Amino acid sequence: MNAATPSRPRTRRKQARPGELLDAALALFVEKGFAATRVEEVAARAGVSKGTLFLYFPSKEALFKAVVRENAGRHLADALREVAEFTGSSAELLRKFLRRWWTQYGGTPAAGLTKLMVSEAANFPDLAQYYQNEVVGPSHELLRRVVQRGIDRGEFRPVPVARLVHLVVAPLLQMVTWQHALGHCCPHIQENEPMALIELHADLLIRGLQPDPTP
Amino acid sequence: MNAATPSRPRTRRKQARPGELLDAALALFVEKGFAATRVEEVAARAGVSKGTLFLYFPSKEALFKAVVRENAGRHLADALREVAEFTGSSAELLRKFLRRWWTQYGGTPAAGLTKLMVSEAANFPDLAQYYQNEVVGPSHELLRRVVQRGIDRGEFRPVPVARLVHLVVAPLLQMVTWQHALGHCCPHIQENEPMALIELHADLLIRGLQPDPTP
Amino acid sequence: MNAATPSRPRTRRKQARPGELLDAALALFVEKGFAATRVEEVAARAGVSKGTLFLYFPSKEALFKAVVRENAGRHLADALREVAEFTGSSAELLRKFLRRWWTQYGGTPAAGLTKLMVSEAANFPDLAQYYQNEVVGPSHELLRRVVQRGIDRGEFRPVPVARLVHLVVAPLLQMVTWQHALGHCCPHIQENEPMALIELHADLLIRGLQPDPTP
Amino acid sequence: MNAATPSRPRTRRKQARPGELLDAALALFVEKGFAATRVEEVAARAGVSKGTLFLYFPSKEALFKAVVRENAGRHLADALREVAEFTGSSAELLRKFLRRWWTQYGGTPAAGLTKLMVSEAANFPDLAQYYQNEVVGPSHELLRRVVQRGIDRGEFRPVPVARLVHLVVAPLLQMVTWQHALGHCCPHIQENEPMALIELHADLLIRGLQPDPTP
DNA sequence: TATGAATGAGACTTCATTCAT
DNA sequence: TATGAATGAAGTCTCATTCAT
Repeated sequence: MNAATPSRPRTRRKQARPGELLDAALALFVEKGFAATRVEEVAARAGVSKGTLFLYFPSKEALFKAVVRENAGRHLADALREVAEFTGSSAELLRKFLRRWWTQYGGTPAAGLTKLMVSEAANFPDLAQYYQNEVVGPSHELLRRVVQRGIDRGEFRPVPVARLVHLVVAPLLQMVTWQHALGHCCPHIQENEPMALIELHADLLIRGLQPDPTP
Repeated sequence: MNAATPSRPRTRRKQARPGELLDAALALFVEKGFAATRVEEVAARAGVSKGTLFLYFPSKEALFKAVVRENAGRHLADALREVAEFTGSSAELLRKFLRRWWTQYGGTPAAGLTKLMVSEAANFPDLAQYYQNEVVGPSHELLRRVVQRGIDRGEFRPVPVARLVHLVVAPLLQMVTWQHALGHCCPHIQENEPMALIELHADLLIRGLQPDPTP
Repeated sequence: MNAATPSRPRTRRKQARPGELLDAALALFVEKGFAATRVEEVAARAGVSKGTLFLYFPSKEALFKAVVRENAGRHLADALREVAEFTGSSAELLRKFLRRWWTQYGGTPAAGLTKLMVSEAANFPDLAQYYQNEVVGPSHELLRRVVQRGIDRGEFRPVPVARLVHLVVAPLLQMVTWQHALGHCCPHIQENEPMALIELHADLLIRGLQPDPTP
Repeated sequence: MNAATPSRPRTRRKQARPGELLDAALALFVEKGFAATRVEEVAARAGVSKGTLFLYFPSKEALFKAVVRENAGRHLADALREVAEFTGSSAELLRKFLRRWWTQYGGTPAAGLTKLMVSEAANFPDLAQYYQNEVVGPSHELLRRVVQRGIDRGEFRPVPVARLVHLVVAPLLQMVTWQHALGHCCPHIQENEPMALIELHADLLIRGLQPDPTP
């Protein structure tokens, strides 16, 4: 059989290590915060020893930055394309955006990044800026386009778009933030199944954006 | 003589120590997190020495718990009473609730507690439970009553009340959370003046809760 | 009795600590080298704990630099003055210089610095430069003046002065260097009592510098 | 055919490994000291990997000892023979000894050993003893014979021979020690060309050893 | 033989906590 | 009470050494 040369395990590990370490680090940094997480824990969760971590990342801080840069904005490109290609009503576009936000980001481990930035932004100002530039800025821009499209097409009533965007994202971010923050000790907090909450949010938003009936 | 009236500064000073320490600790824990805050910084900000802090709080962890217990739910009693006494329309009640949330809590230093719980809940499960019992639970209960009142009176369309409450509070919590987290490095994040955002939120909510016109 | 206020011991220690640590560090760095000396050893020799050392010096490297700067060139000022004030023959001046070099420097703990610079100069180039500027340069300059004085006054035959100075200092430096390096294991190396060696060195030098008899 | 003559590079390569490692180790130990030199650096300088070094030397310490034993006293045998065979004047013998010391030892990489022993003797007492027995002892013995020959033949005045020997070697050792220690940062330290210094040293010594003119 | 990924003991450094003053 | 010098447990990081390939 072809049990041969499956790219020798030692080498395969070498390739896989950074990713495994980043995954472990993301989970622990999200759960306990940067300062309260010991590098040895990260290494152990990735199945290696303390020293091995330092073969791949020169310091704990470098590991943290890699975690952020690795996970920030990874899912944004797809969203941009999908929105650009959408042809239906703006209400449906908005609903679609909210749904896919959960399946593509909110429900994935990467969503921990949201809580992580809340917790650590003040201690890593350059990362906060990076996050702002790479994630927050583009996301808001995208949503502004969605809402503006609805207004332009007469599907939504006129509203201050930039401000509205905050109201659109708030429940999404709040959901993942609290899930990662209080999910462990107070599990009931989000037995409120996320998708149901998102559907309700979409309903409310769309109703709230209906143009006033012209008499 | 007037040697009495100015309430002897020295004595008052002593009485005030724990409070000053709690204020300093709140600010620093919110800004940098529990682990990254040094007790010496807290003491310095309160204008005392490191040793003095330990005269009032037996440990850093005890200080942290005191900060949380001191600030959690302090403004809730008033809100409960006001809502109970309110006699106008439910839309107005909801709007009033949102406005007073900002003036009584969101705009005060105590609002840092929201960010603090997000950051540290996982490391202090008993505090998270306390916060859940004393703050989250009662707040949601209060809001459920407000919404249910509207539904009962035919002012709001029927919605899943518990779920809706999450959508009501999300923008509020998100606002203070991000303000404390990213406010320093990305100030524009909340140049979106809070009250304007809250008014928009109230508008959207109330419109979104309008009963369907019965034909 | 006046057993009172003798500048409270705690305070006195505070003042004395840096000096005690520097002495301990000098001895250990000289004996084992910078890298092989553990800060805990230095602290222990100074009678304090590891942590205390870091109250006075921010890092091991800073401690090392302080050791060098504290001990470098401290005894040079006196020598400069004495030489300037000397009025006898140049042979006696040279002899006096060599003798006092031992009593003022070579026989003191500070002489360990000579071996320390030999061992660590390559690892601390800025310190080596400092040592060169503050110690080596001025010492050679001083000796050049001594020898030149002898030549100018016809007491010494003409020689390349700068080069000669190396021959004057070599036995002195070699003596302390080997004493600190091999003294422990091979004590016989310098049972050759230093002063006797210095006297012989002076004799040989002075004889070697006699002007040729003019026929 | 000539497939044989070029002494198969691969095999020779293998044979040469330990020697290349010893050369690399000597250079690095001299430059940075034992503790501050990383075995990986030694391996890299010798053109092999870290693991390979451990095929030839069981530990870093063993490598160090091999470096010392390999370089200590290698050039002594020749000197012994030359001195024994010499038939000219003792002044010329002394001068010849000093000159050949530089060409055979002081000017070669092996001279780094002198600085190495100064730096590390205290950490490796058995090596210090070995060095004492194999290098210092025999060298001094050899020089004592040279000087004693001069005294016996009436060419030198009587002096304490053992003590004088220290004065003979001091400038030589000092020269190589400082060259290896401070040569990098303060290059001017030995722009004083070594041979010129040695000639001056020989002159001074021989003059200093002239017998007093018998009146 | 040769490699270099992995290990873990050990070093430097920080900081919550203690305690003599 | 208040101080701040001192402590030492605990964390980050280094590097000699091992071992699967």
